[in-house]
Amino acid sequence: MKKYLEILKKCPLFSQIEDENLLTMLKCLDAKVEFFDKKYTIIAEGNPAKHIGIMLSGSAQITQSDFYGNRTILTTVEPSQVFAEAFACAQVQTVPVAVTANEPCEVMLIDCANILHTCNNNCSFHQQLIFNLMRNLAAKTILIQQKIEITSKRSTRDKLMTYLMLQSKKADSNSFDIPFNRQELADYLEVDRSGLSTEIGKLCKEGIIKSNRNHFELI
Amino acid sequence: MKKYLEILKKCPLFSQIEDENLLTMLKCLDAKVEFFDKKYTIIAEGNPAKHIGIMLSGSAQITQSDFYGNRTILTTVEPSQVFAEAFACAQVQTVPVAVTANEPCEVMLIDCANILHTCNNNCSFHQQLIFNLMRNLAAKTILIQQKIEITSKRSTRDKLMTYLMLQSKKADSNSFDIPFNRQELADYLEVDRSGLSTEIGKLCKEGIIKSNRNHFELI
DNA sequence: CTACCTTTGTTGAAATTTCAACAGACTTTT
DNA sequence: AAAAGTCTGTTGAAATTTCAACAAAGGTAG
Repeated sequence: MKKYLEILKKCPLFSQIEDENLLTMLKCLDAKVEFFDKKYTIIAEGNPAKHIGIMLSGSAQITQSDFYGNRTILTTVEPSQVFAEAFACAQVQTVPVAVTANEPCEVMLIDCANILHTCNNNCSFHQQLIFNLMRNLAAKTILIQQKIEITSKRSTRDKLMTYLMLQSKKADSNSFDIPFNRQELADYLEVDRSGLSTEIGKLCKEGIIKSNRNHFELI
Repeated sequence: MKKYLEILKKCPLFSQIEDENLLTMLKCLDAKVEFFDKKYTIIAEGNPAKHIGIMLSGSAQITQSDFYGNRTILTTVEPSQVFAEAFACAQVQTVPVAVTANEPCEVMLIDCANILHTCNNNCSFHQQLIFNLMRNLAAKTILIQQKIEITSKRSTRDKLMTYLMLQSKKADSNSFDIPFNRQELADYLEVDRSGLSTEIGKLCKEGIIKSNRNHFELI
């Protein structure tokens, strides 16, 4: 576990917990590390939720697919980020999303019950852990609402611009990369890929943005 | 406070907490009750989030509006339900939503800091309260994802049918009322009102649903 | 370096959604 | 009970989005 310490220290779940306590706690929580190759399923749709995931390396996407194969990308998961915590906390019996590796990944899995029920050892930092989990859940809720802010726009152009402005703000720069290719961006924005490409072309011609593949610049 | 006991007992925030403890706790939490008339703003967009709300009577809507006046309804709030907890827990400085009374309301407001920081009295049920809050947050996250499941459908018809099927499931009956009028339903589904009316008309003619104002029946 | 595969941009036609405007039904107020 | 206001369904035109198909560009594997 020691080699993951730097990543884990950045994980919001473990903020305010000292290094040595962290390692003890991981043992106490029975944390496991698993590997997934690109495109492999980390959590499958339809299964019960038991584990909270923490991305150690690589990245993944959380997607929702319907009957017709339309899918929407809910979020991407980057190293140090927590995922599936809402389903695990709420003890959902049928997870409505799939988590898929975007590239080769290392993932830490922790049984949620071990977090919620304070352990026999009654470790003091367990309280802090629960507290952190709550903050993280709250933040996640807000992040999802941000997606609604974007996709509730009625036109492809408005959705795209809203998304790009939020990304620019996040990167704190007019020039930034996005974690999606075209099809993925279309799935995130809930629009047609070709229409999205067309709209990007128009915005470039109008001199509002510059774009090259997944690099964008607001002007 | 005593007159609200029946409503509060149904509130997920207070599950597993006995009546007498509940009343003590509300005092300890410095819970306040406020009244709002129809259309009044309970929480205004852009303000910092401090309080968690609990609906005691009446109902409210949580909405997000953009620059052009397009709005989307995130959820409705019914008696015993908690609202604004995500923003309060995450200590958001600028709430991106507005909470508006749908009819005359009584609302309980509790400073979130009083919940998160266990009190001086160190009451045992405070731990349970925090635990409940977390479960509630998790459930809320899932509820918001359900809205995404609905609105990510590409056509008005699919959005409407997905919504109606979820409502039917929730009501555990083919015949049910929805908490929206036409304009509100359109705002929730993120579609045009007239187009929605047209689509409802078609579905009725095709014998797939029956509809009268806010009452629906799936066939 | 070539062949193959994936991603991106483009296009036109078809389908859908939005918009604006209005009439009738329903509610609320006076 | 009338008047005023709100909500709902309809309509046609305009705008937009989706769909399917293809070519060009970029990447990968042998």
